[in-house]
Amino acid sequence: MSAEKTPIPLGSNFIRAIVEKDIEQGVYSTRKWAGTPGDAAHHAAGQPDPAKIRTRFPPEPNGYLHIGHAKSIFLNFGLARDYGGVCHFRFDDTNPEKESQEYVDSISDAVKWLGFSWENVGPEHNQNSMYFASNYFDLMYRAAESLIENGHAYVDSQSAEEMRIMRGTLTEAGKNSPWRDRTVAENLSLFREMRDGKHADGSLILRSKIDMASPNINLRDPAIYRIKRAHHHNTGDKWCIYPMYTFAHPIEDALEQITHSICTLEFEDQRPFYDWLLGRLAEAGMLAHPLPKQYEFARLNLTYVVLSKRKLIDLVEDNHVSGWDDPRLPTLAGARRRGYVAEGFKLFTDRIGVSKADSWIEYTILEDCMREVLNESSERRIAVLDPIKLVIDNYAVDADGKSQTEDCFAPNHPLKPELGKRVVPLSRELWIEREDFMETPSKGYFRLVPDGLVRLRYGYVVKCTGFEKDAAGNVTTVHCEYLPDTKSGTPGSDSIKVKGNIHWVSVAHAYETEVRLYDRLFKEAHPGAGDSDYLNDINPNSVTLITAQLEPSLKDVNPEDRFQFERHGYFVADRKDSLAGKPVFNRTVTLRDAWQK
RNA sequence: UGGGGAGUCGCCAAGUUGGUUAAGGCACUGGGUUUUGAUCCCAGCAUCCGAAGGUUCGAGUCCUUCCUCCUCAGCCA
Repeated sequence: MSAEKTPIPLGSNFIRAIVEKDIEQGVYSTRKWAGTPGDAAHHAAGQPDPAKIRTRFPPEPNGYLHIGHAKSIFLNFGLARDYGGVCHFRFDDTNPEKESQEYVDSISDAVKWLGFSWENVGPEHNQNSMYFASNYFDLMYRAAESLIENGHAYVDSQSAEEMRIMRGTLTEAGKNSPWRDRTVAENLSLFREMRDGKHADGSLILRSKIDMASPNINLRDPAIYRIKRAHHHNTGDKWCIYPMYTFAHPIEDALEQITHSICTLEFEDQRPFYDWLLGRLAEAGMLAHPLPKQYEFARLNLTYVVLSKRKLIDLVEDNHVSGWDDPRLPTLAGARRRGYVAEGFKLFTDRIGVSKADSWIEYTILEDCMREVLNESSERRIAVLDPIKLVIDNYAVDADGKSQTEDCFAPNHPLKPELGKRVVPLSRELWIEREDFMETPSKGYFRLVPDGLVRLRYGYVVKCTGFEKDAAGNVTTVHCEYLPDTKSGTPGSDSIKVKGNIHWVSVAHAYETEVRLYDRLFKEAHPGAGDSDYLNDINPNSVTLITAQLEPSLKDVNPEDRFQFERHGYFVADRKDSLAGKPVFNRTVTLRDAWQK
């Protein structure tokens, strides 16, 4: 039909290429799935896996999710969705000291908020895909014994400090531990004693037995099981030994029949161990081929924010922000309160792509994505954020001197006439923006100026007749006269053409409330760049609290309702601080403004 | 200085086994529409792919050397 080249699909990246190739070659087509995680025997008794691929999103429940996690979530859940697979939502909870149910809950909330679920998923919509690494402690323990039995692991009596010294350096080989050649029987009995609580924390440790001279330090007999008497949020006090990430993660993937285990670049050096471990366990018959494979991509770096867990904790604990859900924070809880939307994050992740190159994404990309979906989805409303009074001196008053009121009609969405119009009342005294009037206009300014004409949006064209200032010289009131034939929507509305078009709210009808104007938390694109302290780069004006005058319809909205305040930006009714009939608003993001540039 | 990665337009990022004019998005610039200086629409925007050599009829894609950046020495994940 046409000779055009085939278009490159949106979101094409090296991981999708790998998945497509694997599916095409049937690499994972022989896998079986017993319906629940388990070892080789467990799955061998199951059915051919209806899921073409299995990916996983494995957060440790020791903190709040942030924008970087959103990239991983959309990647892993997106892959599963696009290729007929399942994404396992798995808590990597192998270190009880740092983890808690609070984090399990907040992480679950965030994932759900982004639009993903773990109930009734999979090709047959009957799977619950939320898992906990801690549910595999028995199997992991068995795997450790299997390693010992086959001479691939030993119990070391060295202290952590001694181990560090013996490990060597980046350029020097390490030395074998004096305990490296304990017999299988001795190792087994010692390991069982560890499990049974016969030894103090830190006194003994199980290590894999690989190569202390390996150029890859991760292969110099890495620790795989440590003694740690700590209460676990899921297993309670059942265990006093816990597996290390290095050991636990590959096994978790294998037990869950994961096909593509996708993580960030810093785990690249870990991959040889991942493959080594799974290889040994497969030899021992505990796992079956094909084994899961690990792939790495570059983690997200965003300008003007910090995403490291440590820094986020500092910001919260040192009260630089109000909490984990502070709207200025890049946490998903914060983004949600700020008014950011899940579809915006989806757009964002599609737009930034996935690769192995370290990169810094400009924060405006994220803002643009939010603008793009909010423009489409948000109804328009009118809000005056920095009010001065406009008096229409020739506007009709009743016999008692009170202003008359008339209805103006404002479309709820200019791109969607089917959403209808709403009434906004007009009267003699209005609130307008301070910046919409200039006594001596700068070049190119086309709003209200002395003797000038401007349209009151959805109302009349008015002519400025004068203004008043206070003692400090600030304009407090502008006077004008309206042109009766020019009302919007009437035949004469176009009789006079004006370029300026300003919004307004009737003083007598306005809903006065608090509005928080958020700006970026950091004033530098790369907070803490070089050796500087990132806290020094905090923007002292990241939030401005104002009292704004809003159109009356805004009084009765629900928490998390989102609107575009015309000519200002997108705002959301705060989900925490809004009371019934008394919402307060957060500015999500401003509109683009070609004039201020 | 050992190992493992990465370097394509200001910011991201496609570029199958080398094949002839280096996708796309964001940003930017110019123009149009518009009762939001918003949205939308149109046009422009890398003779060049970290650098230098080489192989080839032909290289971002192959070879050599070099440069820069990231990452690994937790009983964290």
